[in-house]
Amino acid sequence: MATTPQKLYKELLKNLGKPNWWPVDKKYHDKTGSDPRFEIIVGAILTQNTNWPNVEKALSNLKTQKMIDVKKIAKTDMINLKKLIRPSGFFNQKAERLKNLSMYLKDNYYCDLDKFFDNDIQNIRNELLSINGVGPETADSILLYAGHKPIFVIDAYTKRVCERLPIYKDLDYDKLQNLFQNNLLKKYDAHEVTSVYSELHALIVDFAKILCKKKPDCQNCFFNEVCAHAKRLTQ
DNA sequence: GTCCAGGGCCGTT
DNA sequence: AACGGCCATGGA
Repeated sequence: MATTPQKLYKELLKNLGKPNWWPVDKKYHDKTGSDPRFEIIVGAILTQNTNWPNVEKALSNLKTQKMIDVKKIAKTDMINLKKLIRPSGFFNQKAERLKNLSMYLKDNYYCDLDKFFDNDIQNIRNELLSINGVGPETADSILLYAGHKPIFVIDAYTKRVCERLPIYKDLDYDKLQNLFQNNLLKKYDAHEVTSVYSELHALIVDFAKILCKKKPDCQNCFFNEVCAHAKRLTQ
């Protein structure tokens, strides 16, 4: 294999700098006193197979009615919810998913995110996965970026980068996640793994948007000396 | 006009 | 277990 998760992290950090992730509207939460963790949870649903600018439009609409709120989404009518999140696409099913998630938090945790996250990481993960509309990537994004739990997020970008460099050719979610976690856990202290996981996933997303795109920009890529995909192009 | 984006569900094999 | 169709908007 051309590289490892740990080397990937060091190279991406060196070339791209510290990422600013997960993007959250801090001003809004300071002003309204709402919980930024729930904006991350909502964003995790809205960004499913959707570009971030469209998600921001939907989040912005939700803020005009102060709807970044478990209780309010749990009791709002679907017509209103669908209208607000329309720009994020797939708005019919995403409205259902936001409702499912909010109802779950309301019914089981009285809308209290501290209670929800105060549990063993695998238990929370299983709870999230039991909610219709929450799959592995959404669950892990919520755990890592909202809950600050040490779990590595795999997404389409991660798979693409892993396949090209390559890091690993088996793109099964759980196997890839275990590979990253085992490799990084050996290299970093337990108290810093959460920030390493957060930064690396963010860096991979930025990297995949800028250089390792669907049509990759291998000429300008800092990995082109070691990357199997870049080498294949120059032969 | 075509392609693409920070997935997941469901029905079919 | 694996795969295909489906969901939808807005920017490049």
